Amino acid sequence: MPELPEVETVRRDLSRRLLGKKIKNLKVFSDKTVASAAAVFYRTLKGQSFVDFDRRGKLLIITLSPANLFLLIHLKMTGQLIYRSSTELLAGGHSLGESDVVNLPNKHTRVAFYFNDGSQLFFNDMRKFGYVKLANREELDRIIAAGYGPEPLTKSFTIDSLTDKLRTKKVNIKAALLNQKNVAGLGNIYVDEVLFAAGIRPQRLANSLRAKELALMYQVINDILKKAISYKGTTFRDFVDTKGQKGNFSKHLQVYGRAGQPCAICRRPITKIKLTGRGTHYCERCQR
DNA sequence: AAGATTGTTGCTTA
DNA sequence: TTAAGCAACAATCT
Repeated sequence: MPELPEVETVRRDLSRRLLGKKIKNLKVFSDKTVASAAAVFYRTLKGQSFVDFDRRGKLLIITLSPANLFLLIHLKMTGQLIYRSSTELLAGGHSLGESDVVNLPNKHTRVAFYFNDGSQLFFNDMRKFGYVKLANREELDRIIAAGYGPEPLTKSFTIDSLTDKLRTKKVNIKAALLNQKNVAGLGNIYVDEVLFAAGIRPQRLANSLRAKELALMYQVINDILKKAISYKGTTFRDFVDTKGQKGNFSKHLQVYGRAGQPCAICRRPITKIKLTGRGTHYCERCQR
């Protein structure tokens, strides 16, 4: 599941490989994936260049020039952005590591971009939850204001901002951290990891956390996200970077996907329950 | 073969 | 008016 570290990994990859490239052509395979009519999408994007790559929570924001528009990309659960340079294409894909993304476009390709220098970018999404849509500055600002709280690893995210958001909330802390308006970018995997590292039970009500717990939780949110980015994210099922490579943080997960396996601290088996409709992993002994 | 998988939206309920 | 809860979506795997 692409969460903040995975989307940041993709953002950095794209920025390194696609900066300044001009769209020569594109193809929409799934109308549902692009919010506007495919014809409008095509007309608007053709001839535009990618001049900046930004991210807000799990939302990827590409600045288009000269249109002064933005391409918003959300990977949701199974979205992937796979890049092919012209030299890789000439090599027939044999130099590429992961196998099932060698032949592109494939049946999961929803949008393909073809650039002036011969390179290509594919938006693949098995489950069609993700989207690629156009927005102007006003629409982008509205989307961010309505849905995204403080951004971890930036100045907007502080102990005070986190405390402010959580102190009145009568939902469990897991649901509160999943809510993008309280803190942007955490999903099911990192919320479980954060709560384990902070020693807090996912069932605890958000408004019951003490100042000390909030401070520790704030610290581990930053630490875990930073570390996960340095490992190019977590691949649990589908996530790959723009070269089709899996993320390496998976081996560092302490609780997510480890039900029944021994806790790294006390060796008791990790518990798995359903909370707010989501699979939730924690240690009965180490998390209070 | 039913149930689990999850990010987000939008509807319903309190 | 606001917050909380939850179904719905999509396609695949176990």
